[in-house]
Amino acid sequence: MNVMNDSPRRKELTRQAAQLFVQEGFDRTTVRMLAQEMGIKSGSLFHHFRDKQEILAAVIEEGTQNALVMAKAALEDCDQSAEARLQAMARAHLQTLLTDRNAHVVALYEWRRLEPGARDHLSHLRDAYESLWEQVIDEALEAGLIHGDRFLVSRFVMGALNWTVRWYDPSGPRSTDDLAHELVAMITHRAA
Amino acid sequence: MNVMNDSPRRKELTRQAAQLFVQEGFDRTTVRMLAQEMGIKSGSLFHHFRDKQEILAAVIEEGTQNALVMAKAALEDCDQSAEARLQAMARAHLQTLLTDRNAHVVALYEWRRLEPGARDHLSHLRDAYESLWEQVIDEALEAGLIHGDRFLVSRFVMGALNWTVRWYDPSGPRSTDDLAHELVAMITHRAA
DNA sequence: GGGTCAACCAAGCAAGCGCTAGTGTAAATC
DNA sequence: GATTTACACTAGCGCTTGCTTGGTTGACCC
Repeated sequence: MNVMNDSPRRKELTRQAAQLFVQEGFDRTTVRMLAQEMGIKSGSLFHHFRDKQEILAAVIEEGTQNALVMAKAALEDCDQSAEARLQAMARAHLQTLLTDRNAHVVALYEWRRLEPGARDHLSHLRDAYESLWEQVIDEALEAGLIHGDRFLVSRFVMGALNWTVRWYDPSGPRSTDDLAHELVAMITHRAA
Repeated sequence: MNVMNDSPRRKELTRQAAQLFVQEGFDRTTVRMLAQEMGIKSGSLFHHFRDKQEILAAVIEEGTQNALVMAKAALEDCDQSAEARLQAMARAHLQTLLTDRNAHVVALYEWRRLEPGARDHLSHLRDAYESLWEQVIDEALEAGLIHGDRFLVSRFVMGALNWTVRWYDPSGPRSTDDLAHELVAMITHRAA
């Protein structure tokens, strides 16, 4: 029970943990499995993390933080039209879902395994990300690009995007850009 | 290790198991917790189910079967227009997500905990349900009601609908009919 | 060249896990 | 009235779990 910093070593261990959590699920991943994957013994693991819970929290935090950073960058880099911003958000979301796939799958599937304390902290991060989305959806509504209830539309869009982790095959014929384009086309009433 | 029938007793036990699986997750739900919830001792549980796995499979089968039945009924009862059929499917999906909420949440979150044998069997059920969707999406495409890639559109729609289990509040102001209506409006290019 | 410190290890504890074996019992069946 | 069946019980086996303890190692610092 020594440190809880974010050393590069810890970052790397977190990345490896994420992969195991995806493969096996959080509860089925034992500290011994984690240690073996990391090339250390199970006891040594608790030098880097207070307990197993903290590893889960670290994985999810890493993924969510990256998503937030990428989304902000995408919005700054793109054209200011409502459609371009909508597309940029969708593209960024799908890209981060791909590059940090393990962390995001864990966040989606194992969120409820978080203890209340960690959940509170990470909720704020997630809310920050989702409010970015609602903002862009608002702009699209005001621009008349899409219609409907702001709350429902943003939930439907998030659902469609997050569901992709269950079926999207990066080695298949469709790029994440294709998906983003098609999704925006579907809700903005233009031909694909 | 006696029977694996589908007696009413077993149905009731399955329903109770579903609730615990949602609350705690499959792996964290112990056979002792299940037994207590059912009002019996842990040993007695194995008179009704071969093992813990079989309880999970029973929960998921129950939910998926109901979804299939409800979807078929909805399609038979509704108007034959592409839009009406699309709406009927969305409404049926949301209703079954609500009435069999526990079973569906388990199916969504714990699918990967199924052993290969059970997974194979249940995959067929799920495929049958999804092919209903693709059929209705096809009709909507042919009718010019929606545009885009058949595969992508059906995945996006399923994602938007399934995601509702994470945020939909049945005691809130919106009915499942509202949701179905809004979703269809969103993708068919009409005002809500 | 003694002190510091992050990183790791070996060994194991207490608790909890899924599941089994063997038995009791009341109702249904012959 | 004997037998079977369905359902429940008690007791516990063999194993795994998350985590702790006490100690070692090697790189860096002054």
